[in-house]
Amino acid sequence: MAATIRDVARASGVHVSTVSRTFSAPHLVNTDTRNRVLAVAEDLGYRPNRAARALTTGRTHNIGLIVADISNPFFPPLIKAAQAHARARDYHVFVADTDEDPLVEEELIQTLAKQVDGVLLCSPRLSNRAIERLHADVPFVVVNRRMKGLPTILMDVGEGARLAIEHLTGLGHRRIALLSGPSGSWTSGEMSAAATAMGGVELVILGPNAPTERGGLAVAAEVIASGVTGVLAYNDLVAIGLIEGLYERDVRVPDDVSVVGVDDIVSGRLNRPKLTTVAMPTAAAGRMAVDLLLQSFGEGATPTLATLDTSLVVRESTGEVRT
Amino acid sequence: MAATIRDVARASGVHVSTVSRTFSAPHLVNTDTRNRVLAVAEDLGYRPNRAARALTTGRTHNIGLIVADISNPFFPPLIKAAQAHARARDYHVFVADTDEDPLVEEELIQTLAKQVDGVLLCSPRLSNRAIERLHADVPFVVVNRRMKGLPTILMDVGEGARLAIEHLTGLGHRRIALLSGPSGSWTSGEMSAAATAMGGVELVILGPNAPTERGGLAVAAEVIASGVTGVLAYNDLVAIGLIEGLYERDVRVPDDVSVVGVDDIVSGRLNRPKLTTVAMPTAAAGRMAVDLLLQSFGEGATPTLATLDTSLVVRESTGEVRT
DNA sequence: TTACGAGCTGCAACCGGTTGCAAGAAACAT
DNA sequence: ATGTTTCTTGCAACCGGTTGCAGCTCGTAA
Repeated sequence: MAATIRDVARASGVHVSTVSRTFSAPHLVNTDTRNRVLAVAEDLGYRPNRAARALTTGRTHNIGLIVADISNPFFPPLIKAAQAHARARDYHVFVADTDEDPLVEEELIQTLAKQVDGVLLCSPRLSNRAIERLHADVPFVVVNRRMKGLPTILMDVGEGARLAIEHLTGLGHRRIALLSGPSGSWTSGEMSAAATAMGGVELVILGPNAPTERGGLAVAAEVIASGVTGVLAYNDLVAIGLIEGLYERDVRVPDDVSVVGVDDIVSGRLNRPKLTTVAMPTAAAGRMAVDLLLQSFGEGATPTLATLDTSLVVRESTGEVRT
Repeated sequence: MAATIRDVARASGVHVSTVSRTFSAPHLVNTDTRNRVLAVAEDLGYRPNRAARALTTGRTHNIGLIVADISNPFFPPLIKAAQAHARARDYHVFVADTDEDPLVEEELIQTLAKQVDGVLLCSPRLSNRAIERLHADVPFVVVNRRMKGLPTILMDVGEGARLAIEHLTGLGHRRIALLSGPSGSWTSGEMSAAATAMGGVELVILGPNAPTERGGLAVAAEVIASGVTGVLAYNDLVAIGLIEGLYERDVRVPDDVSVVGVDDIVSGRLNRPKLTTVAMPTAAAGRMAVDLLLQSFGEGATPTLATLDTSLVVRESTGEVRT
């Protein structure tokens, strides 16, 4: 059995409370005593039980991070950044995957609620009202979804969509398809809104599509049928799948159709043609999400909205429209 | 504040122990009483506090899953499978990423130790002795590393390497490079061992390489200099990076050099040329890891070794050697 | 000398559950 | 009528820590 605080107390001849304070409020205990306790603790291999501590303090020093799909390369950089940032602040991050299922998402949140101090909700698929309801159980920071009253981190994908479409029109494309994402996705709505608000272009919205290569593959025929010369995909995976689907039908990118993705995932930089895409500041978002959450534990309840800039990275999957 | 067991007890006029049993041993409480308690609990929005329960039972019903790098597409299918499998058994999975750093790995294990019932160690970078030492703190199941005395799941990557090399020699390749992985990796050692044991082929081992696209990209020049016509890469990411690096130097795949990867990740199926690769049963490994861990909680301590078969998937990145 | 404050430590209640034990009630057998 | 069993419930200790309060010791100012 692992050593407990009482074992240490017994072995070092002090009361348990002194041992407790040695770890949680060192300045309250005499230097000699503290050193003796520490030595004994070291000797016994004692490590404080965080779960037990959480019971009385109400602070677990854990934070939950919920994503729709770990397989989506968009998330790992965010996760890694959040994890590293949190560890530096003596917090640990538990990651969970909802499989794009709102029910699983809700269940996960409820289970996590008691075991973490707060939850980072990344690209949630739950409805706003569901999120508000669950918010009674545990503090949230929401990433990629506009929620008033909650600390929120947005990446300006609307601006990204505008940049992408301007890039396409600049190349002479007049008829452009927008491949939308899952129906619960804020990002998708934002892209559509920004795109439809733009003039000087015929917009065809195709979707919703699964946010995966498979989704892109599946919509390829429809894209061809729609007669567009430019495409803005919901994300890079969809773009990659689409390019593959087009290729299978002998439609070349960028010769016949130009494709822009969103996220700037690594494999988009290595696929051929290299993907023109809207880069998202995912690592920054992960760090900021942790900061906002920790900050929200403090006194002044400050629901904040942080908007991070996106940018267009032009590579090889877009070109001038064929005349 | 969230409702506790005592709130429910008070509101339904029974003792806390009855409420407790209503949830943890329903058959011990009278049907009428149980229904009343359940109704009140529902009404108050009561949900048992798993951390508190863990304190007395010693069972958290959580399991930890440690991977070297979530960005590596090899892991997500394993993670998702483990997560789904565990949830069906009323366990939750906490995922953590070590960033390929043994020190972080050790620290994570120690933090996790008290908060989970067991840990799934996937492709660990720690030494065997370190793992054995930590095993005193928490039960393990090890994936992709041979550890005696611990439940272990291996994927037969040695066999996979043999298949790959036979495939290459079958195409006429006589001089083949093996791109090894990180130095702590069991998989890498296994591949080398299997490859060097084979006759009829000149083997050049290059590495260690980072198990990423970047690693493949970086070793491209060396591959060219080595004068091989066939390459077996540590994994698909390395293979993809290598192909890109070769391409940048005007060496074509499979025309000039044939490349085989390992893992069969999704983007290998969509890159061009589509990757010939050794498919790993990752989802099965995830499920089996969970099973073994839960099983190890039971009585009969049965360290088990499960070996899963791998298979070669031939696609477009390999071809006959040019005469 | 006395009073006071600071520094340190112990006491005991508490966090939210679980569980062995015992006791009362009802059902059943003798 | 009495002895047994089976159900059901309450009691209270316990899991591993934390923390407000009180008491002790000592230094120092009055």
